[in-house]
Amino acid sequence: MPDAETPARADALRNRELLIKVARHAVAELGLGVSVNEIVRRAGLGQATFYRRFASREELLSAVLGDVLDEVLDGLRQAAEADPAQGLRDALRLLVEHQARHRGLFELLNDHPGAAAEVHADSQARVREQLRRIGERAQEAGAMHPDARWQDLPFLAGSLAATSPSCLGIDADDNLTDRLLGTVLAGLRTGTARV
Amino acid sequence: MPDAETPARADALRNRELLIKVARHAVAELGLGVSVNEIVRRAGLGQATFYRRFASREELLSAVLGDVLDEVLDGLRQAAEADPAQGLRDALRLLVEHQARHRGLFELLNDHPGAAAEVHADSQARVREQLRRIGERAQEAGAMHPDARWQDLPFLAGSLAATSPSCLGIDADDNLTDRLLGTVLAGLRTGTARV
DNA sequence: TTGCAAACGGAGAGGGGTTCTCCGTTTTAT
DNA sequence: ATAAAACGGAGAACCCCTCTCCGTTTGCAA
Repeated sequence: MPDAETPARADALRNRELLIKVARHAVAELGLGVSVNEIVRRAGLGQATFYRRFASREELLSAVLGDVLDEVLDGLRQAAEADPAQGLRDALRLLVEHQARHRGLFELLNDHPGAAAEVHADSQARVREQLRRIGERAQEAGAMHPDARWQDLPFLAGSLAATSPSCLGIDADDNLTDRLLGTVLAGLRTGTARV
Repeated sequence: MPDAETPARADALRNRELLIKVARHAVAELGLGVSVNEIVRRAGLGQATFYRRFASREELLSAVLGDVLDEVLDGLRQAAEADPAQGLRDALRLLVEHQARHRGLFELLNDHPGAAAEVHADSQARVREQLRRIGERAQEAGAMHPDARWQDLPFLAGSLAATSPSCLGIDADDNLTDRLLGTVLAGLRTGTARV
């Protein structure tokens, strides 16, 4: 446990940064369930070092997820300023790609078991807020049918992201996500078909 | 291990059926990772009884998944005979609903870690075969744009199913899956938007 | 009714994993 | 040089898993 008064030692600071960097990749790859063991193994450090820098596993996860959420939020804010049709495209694509590349983010945004929903609830609320703006602008511009709901956008993005990691099966198809995204965008513009 | 010659005892048969029935529900709820422990606990039996009826955990899982796949296959065959537009609808809805209600099936069809892809590979191939037929018929009838691919249908279904279990978050929304399905069907008819 | 094979449940072996701590050693910075 | 702080590895204490052993109970046929 670091003494709040004395200035931290150089190696301590270095290792803290290293752990955050490594954890970012590990959470992206393995999800929120990643173990401290795995993180310190990748960092080439001991477990005790981890617990000297962070109070718990959750504290580090929270830090990592905060960073990623901020990144997403920045992108969405830009999409909300852009041309409405393009902004909708960009927003969906951003959400899909980030979630497809970052399993931890996917698990957090889709309430997977093991993800504490209240972690960064504020940032998650801001994500929804931006999506509402993006959806409403797209509807006004005719890029999204009035019947479609902005509330469904995160679900659609999560849906598409869910398939990305599992493309291994039938064919190694790089454009799968692009095609599915195109299909969904077309559906959003046209409006839902009666089922 | 049962003696192949002597007729099985009534209680042994009863317990075998019970284990299969309970496992079906457990796999639907908890996925392929469900433990023998959990199954026998739900069945009110001992673990030894389980291993006297089945050679391994995998043997029971395989039996359960075979049944579910057969069910799906039956439904798809019907959809492949119906009106092409309706058949596409029915097929997607069937796949989504079955996967949404049966986590084990979802994990198998979407190559989740822990799912042996080769389990019932024959049935899985037949599923794809029916989907090809359904997709091609829909395209001929104009219910699916020529640019859309039948190969993407299982991914779309898996995508939508993936969100269903996690509707807890924003609002308890019973029609979410219906709406997303409608959006996807509209997109399939219209053809993919450039991304 | 009785006898015995078969089925039974629970305990536990043996494996894996996890989070987090203790302690003897090394590094840093004065 | 010295002392405080950081270090790594071992391990405590817990959880869960698959699968087996063994003493007891049950079903069935003579």
